[in-house]
Amino acid sequence: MVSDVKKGLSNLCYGFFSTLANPTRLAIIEKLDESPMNVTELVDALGQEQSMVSHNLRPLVRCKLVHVRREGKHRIYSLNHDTLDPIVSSVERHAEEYCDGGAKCPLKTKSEAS
Amino acid sequence: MVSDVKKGLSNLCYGFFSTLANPTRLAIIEKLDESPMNVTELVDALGQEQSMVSHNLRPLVRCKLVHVRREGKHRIYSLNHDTLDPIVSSVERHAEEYCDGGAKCPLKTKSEAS
DNA sequence: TATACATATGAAATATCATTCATATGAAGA
DNA sequence: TCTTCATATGAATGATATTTCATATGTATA
Repeated sequence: MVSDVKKGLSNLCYGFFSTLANPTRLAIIEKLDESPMNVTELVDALGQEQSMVSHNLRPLVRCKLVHVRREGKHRIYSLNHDTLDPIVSSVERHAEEYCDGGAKCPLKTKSEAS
Repeated sequence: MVSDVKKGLSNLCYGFFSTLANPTRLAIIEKLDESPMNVTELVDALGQEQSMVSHNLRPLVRCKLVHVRREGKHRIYSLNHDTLDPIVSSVERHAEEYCDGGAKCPLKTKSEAS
């Protein structure tokens, strides 16, 4: 018999990884890694539609990968470094060790399908 | 200007997380976490079609999240614990700390949409 | 080399997700 | 309260990914 913790693992991870498995959301994360920003700043920084940014922020917040606070008219989004930093490091280490630093990675985002 | 390492981050992560963002593949990972197995054993353990298991093993191997070795007629698949253990731990910790252990997680797999 | 078992692959059908466009909500100040 | 700026939301479209089914490849052994 599988423990409840174990049983739920797949589910937990599914939501988590699905949220991260998207180029727009990863771009948002990269920007927020530099500093907290409001939606308009993200729109400018990414050159994306406002509604697209908002739509993609939602799952990030829902999964608590990104935090929000209100400041007047603005909503300031900021990264959950606590969770994301170690995970990103793990992925980088994996790429170094197993994927030639990513050079050989066959899964590319549209933007870099060079 | 963003460094090349940084620049490639999104891409790296995209392939990585896409590979993990799938219920079937996560189920495979859970099984392989117990012990290495061949395809037939996975098929039995998961109650899935053989071709489905094979199709889903491919991206896992391509991303080096799972290793294969041949043994006679069989192919033995095994987990890359090196990479996956710390990442799974991070996700668990995140769930504990931010998502009430996953109880409140709104993203569910079909199989657990209770 | 014929057969059986193990696994992989291609293409079509389906399901799921992302993006866009139009519009709604909310907050602040004149 | 009217207007403007900031952000969110819904519904439709378009794009991708997953699953299935049929079949191919590979390996061992009689």
